[in-house]
Amino acid sequence: MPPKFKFTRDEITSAALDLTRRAGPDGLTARALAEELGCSVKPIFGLFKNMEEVQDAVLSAAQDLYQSYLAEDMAAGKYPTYKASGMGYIRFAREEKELFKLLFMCDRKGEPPKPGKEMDVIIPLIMKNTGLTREKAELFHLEMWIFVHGVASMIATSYLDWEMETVSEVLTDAYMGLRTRFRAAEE
Amino acid sequence: MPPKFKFTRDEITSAALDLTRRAGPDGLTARALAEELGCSVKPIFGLFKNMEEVQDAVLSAAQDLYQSYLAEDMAAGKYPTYKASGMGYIRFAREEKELFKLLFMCDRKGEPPKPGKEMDVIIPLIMKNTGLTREKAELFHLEMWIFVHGVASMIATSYLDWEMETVSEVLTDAYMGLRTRFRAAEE
DNA sequence: TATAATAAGCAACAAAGGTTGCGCAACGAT
DNA sequence: ATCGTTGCGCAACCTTTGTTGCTTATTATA
Repeated sequence: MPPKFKFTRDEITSAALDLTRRAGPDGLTARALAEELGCSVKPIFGLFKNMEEVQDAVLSAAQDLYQSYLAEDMAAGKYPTYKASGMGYIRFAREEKELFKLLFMCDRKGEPPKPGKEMDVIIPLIMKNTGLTREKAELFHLEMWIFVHGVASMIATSYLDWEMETVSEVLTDAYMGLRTRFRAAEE
Repeated sequence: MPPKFKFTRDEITSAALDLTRRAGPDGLTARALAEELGCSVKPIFGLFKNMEEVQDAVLSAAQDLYQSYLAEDMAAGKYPTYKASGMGYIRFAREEKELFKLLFMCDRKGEPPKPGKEMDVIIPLIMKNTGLTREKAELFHLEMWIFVHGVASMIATSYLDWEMETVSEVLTDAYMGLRTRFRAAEE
């Protein structure tokens, strides 16, 4: 009996994501989103309790998109698995600056940004690649991740403007350098 | 003949800086600043053209404060000069999270965050420390700076919560690792 | 001490953004 | 084809924030 909804939750979320992409989180206002959709603000508040819920949906969609970046680089086989996770992270930062900032450059308490794969997959991989003990491998990973995050965040804020080829070379420097350093520390 | 000003430009700037420290850039509103000073908004607009000018003053004051962090760590002699610049950057990020974000985690075009010392002081220093050519030393510095910025930004956003002692150890890992890597590349 | 010049306080105005009430229109069941 | 339900557009309301006009208070000087 009631009229159909003009939009689905997903359509609205998608438009909100696009808006965030282009104008950042501050650009995501009820009125701007309505204009993006070509409607009034009512359909939005019909499907979402409030704008905060829309922002949450955007966050979630951005995370999904990030996972797709990771998955793509992991599947491409262009780089070793471990490196691919870093390259995916950085490629996401490069191509989706606003979303990267939203996901990985906001205040969080105690959860360092990580690639999709959980620690219990990553750490054994590093142990295998480098021959380090678990404890050493964890520190190695953290230090590598600091470097990767450094590159990504500097690209996302336009401090750097690098091709992925350059990124790859620099990541190799960091990886090889740290690996040698950690091996030397084992005596 | 006219009444005295109730505040100086510096007093207002200082209050604005404190406000930004505590509440971030969004916390710096005309009314909040007035309350901080214990007056109406008028004195602010008497000494500043508008809030944008206040924000500029805060930015400038934050930069001065950052320079003092750098200078202190450089002068302390606890670390070698080059390392001290990185430690100062990170210490600033640790103790002044909001100001660090304001200065070094905003969109800028093409100017990577740097310590106070100019390139023409830093690069020769690295060449001396490492024996690298100028070109290599510049890349070395950039990669080190990426790492330093990674640590600093992760601390500023509370992804990490490290003592400076830990920071020091991790910086050494990165430095020694990269130095070895760059030397090896020279054959 | 009176005065000119103007800083400060108060309150108002405008703009932006979130949210909602009102009335109309759409749509499936009858 | 009609009806009941309810989504939608419009416009309004409220809050926050930047900014400014009006009036009063202040202060160096005549």
